[in-house]
Order: sequence, then structure tokens, then C-alpha cells
Amino acid sequence: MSEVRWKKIEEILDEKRTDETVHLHGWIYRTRSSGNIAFTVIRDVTGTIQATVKKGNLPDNEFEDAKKALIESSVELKGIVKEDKRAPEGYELQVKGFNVVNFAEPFPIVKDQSPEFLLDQRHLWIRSQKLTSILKIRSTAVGAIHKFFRDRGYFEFDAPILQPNQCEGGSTLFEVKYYDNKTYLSQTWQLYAEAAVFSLEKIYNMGPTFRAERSKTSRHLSEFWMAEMEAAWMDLHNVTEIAKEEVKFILSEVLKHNKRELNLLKQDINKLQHIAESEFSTITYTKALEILNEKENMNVQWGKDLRTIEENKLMNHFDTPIVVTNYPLEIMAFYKPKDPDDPKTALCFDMIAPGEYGEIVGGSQRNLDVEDMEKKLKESGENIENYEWYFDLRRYGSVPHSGYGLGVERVVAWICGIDNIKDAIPFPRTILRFRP
RNA sequence: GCCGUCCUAGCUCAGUUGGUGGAGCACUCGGCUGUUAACCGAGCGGUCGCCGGUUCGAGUCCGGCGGACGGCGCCA
Repeated sequence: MSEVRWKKIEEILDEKRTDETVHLHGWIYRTRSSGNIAFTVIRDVTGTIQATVKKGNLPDNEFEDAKKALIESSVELKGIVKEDKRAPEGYELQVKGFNVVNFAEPFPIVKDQSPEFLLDQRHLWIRSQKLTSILKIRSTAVGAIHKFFRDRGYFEFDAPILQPNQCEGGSTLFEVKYYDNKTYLSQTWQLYAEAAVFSLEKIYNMGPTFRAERSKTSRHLSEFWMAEMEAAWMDLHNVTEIAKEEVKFILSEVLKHNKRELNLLKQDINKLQHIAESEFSTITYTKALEILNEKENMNVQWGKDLRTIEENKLMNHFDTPIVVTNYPLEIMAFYKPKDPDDPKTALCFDMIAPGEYGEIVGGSQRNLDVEDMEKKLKESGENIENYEWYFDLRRYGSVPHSGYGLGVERVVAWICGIDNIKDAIPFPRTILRFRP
């Protein structure tokens, strides 16, 4: 086995070496047989190719195995590369040897499937071209995020997953038994990041985040990956510009490495290319309301958060992601500070994606006013003693600092153009599903 | 938390005014030397989500329960 040089399907199709004998291993993707000829389409990680098995070209028992092997059987082939217009990829293998490594049982996923069934069979559906393409793009996106920050002098910094505090509101925490106490699964890395920027100054992280929101939408997961950054000496404007650059960088890396996958997902590459090269607009919440009320005939009261319908209507007016800043102070979390130039609003922002993918980034400058934060935490019923360590950060050499979190699955879903965020993560966890 | 849709073969679905449960796909067997999620013939395959009610008779009508999925709110 060690002496065999296994070719990948992509190599065979790119090299176009007619009459070359190659060894190939993979899985049966489609199979058809007709008397003394059988067609098996083989897949590997790089693509698919038709392998044509004719009786007489190989030992009879191997021919019978080729006819008998069901979809998803794993195989090792020896064959001769031939150009043939009748083959789906233009080239095919004339098979000389057909070794079935494992005869698959009847594969449960066939022509017609429902979304529920595919979620039940996720461990098998993950082999599909669709999910394989998305997972390759996700891998590119994750690599791009690391590269983006490291190239700019950021340190990777890890916060605990088990945390004693709340941050985004108590009802959305997953409680975990911790010896004789209880802790919560991390909702954000932010509070610990704020401790670290006083030494490392510029940091980032990407990791799992847990929100027990009772959301049943195509945009929500209970466990998702968030890519966060935090930096000392930066204000709101600085970090919104970094967020725009980051999203554009992720997109351009995917365009560079995953054209084949984007095509399989039927995404418009020119449109994505245009977005990667465009400036993203920044508008204020107040300006967003003007657009909604004047151009969309809506009647949104100042002070209400933008809901899904408002965000979707707003995005009718933009073909790239946009940044919306200065949401009403009252409806914002305790760590978002008042804007001194517009005291009814907070120094915060969301980035909203085109289409109906919603908020892909959320962030803010950080509140430095301990009294103000104590007041807000008390109002929302929290025990401020849990936050004393956090307030200490304001007592010993505090500086202006800002940060944001980017929803990895939302960005991947948007770039891939998929209709449900569940397909942007291998094994999705939602309020209604946590297996397989 | 609120609202909606659905539950019949392994999968996707039909099933009329209540009257002996169907199709396609998958699988098995047979046929076919160029198929394109092939085609032709045959076969295998059912606790109609569960419990109760009405009725001579319920997949179908009524009540309750359970499960799945989606929308809103909230958020990445």
C-alpha cells in the first residue's frame, strides 16, 4: 500500500494525461450498471470522476464487486485516464482493478430528503457536496481570521469557558454544575479580554460561545463560534474600520481559495468580488430610522431597537454589509458607554449583512464609568459584587478601549448564500436539537 | 414567551362525501455494451405519532397528549 502513489481526482482532471495509469481511492458517489458495463462515479475530497468498468478489462470477481457495491462503498481503483465527452467531467477512468475496501450498507440518504431527516442523519449528510463545500469555506474563513489579526500585531488570548458572571442577560446562560457551585458557559470573551488589553494591548480570540436564547430561526444557534477582538487606545471609529477590513479580508481569502466550492453552492462570484472591493458604509441608528421611515414607509419610533424586519428593509438600500452606530443608550448593555457628542446614544455598532443574514458583527467602545455601570447592573437585577474585579480594570491605569465580536457561522452563511445557519457548523446545537 | 405548519413504507409524498392502505425512490431478483440521481419486468416493504371518543365501520370526524420544523421577540 505504501508504494502506491494515490492520485487525487482534481490532479487527474487538471493534468489531462490521456492513457496514464493511475491509482485512485475514494467513495462511490453514483452507480449505474448495464449488462457488461458499469459506471461508478467516485468522489474524494477534491472532486468526482466517472470510473467505467467493463467486463474483460479486469478480473471477473472485481467486475461483479463493482456492480454490487452500493453508494458510499469505499474503493481502491487502478485505471487508465481517457478523454470522453460522455463522461460528466470530460475525462474518465477505464478501470483495470476494482478493490472494494468496505461494502456500504444501503445509504439512508437518497434522492428526496427533508431538512429534519438530514439533521437526524447529520453524521452521514456531512459527506454531501453541499456540506463539504461549506466546511471548506469555513476552514478558509477561520484561517483568514487568525491571519488577519496576527499580521496586524494582535496576540491570541484565551478566556475561560466556565464563567461566574453574566454579561448579556441572565436568562440566556447555560448553567453548569461546578463541584459544589455553579458556573455558566461563556457568552463572550469580552470581560476577560478587557483585563488583558492593559498588557497585551491588542488581542483576539475565536472560540465557542453559548447562548440559551429561545430562538427558533434560521439565524440562531445555541452553540456558535465567535471571533472577538479587543484593543487598548482605540475608539469606536477605529474598531468599526477594523471590522470592515476583517470582513473584506475573509471574503477575499474565500474568493482566492474556494471558487470551486462557491460555484457548487451556486454563489455569484462577481457579486462577492465586487463586495470585497467596495467601501462599506457607516450610518447612525438615527439615519437608519430616516431611511426606514422615509423610503420604506415604516413608522419606527426613535428608541426602539432595530428588529429583523427593519434590518432586512434597511438592507434593500445597500449591496454591501453596512455599519450602524449610535443605538439608543437605554436599550444597550451596561458596558456600552454614552456618546458625549450625542448623549442619548451609545458608542456602539452592529455590522449588518446583505440579504437576510442579520447582524454579523457587534461591538462598542467600552464604558469606563464605574458608577454608571453599577447603576445599570443593579437595574437589571444583577449582583454587582460579581463585577468588582471588572471595575478594578477602571481603577488601575484605565484607558479608552474598544472591541467587537464577529459571528463566524453568520459570516460563513452569508458568503455561502445558504438559507439556514445550521449548515454553517458541522453539528448544530439549537434549542430543539443537540444530537447527533 | 407568542404565532403558524406538519406527523401515512427506510426516504419523499398521494389518499375524494367515513366503507378491505397507494405511488415514486431505495433495497432484492431478472434483462440490457455508454450510463448521466439511466431504462424495462418482478419482488420485498405498514402499530396511518400516541391515548380516548363518535360510528355498524375511522388514515379520514371530535377531544387530549407527544414529537418535528419554521416565523416573531432577543442576539453574533
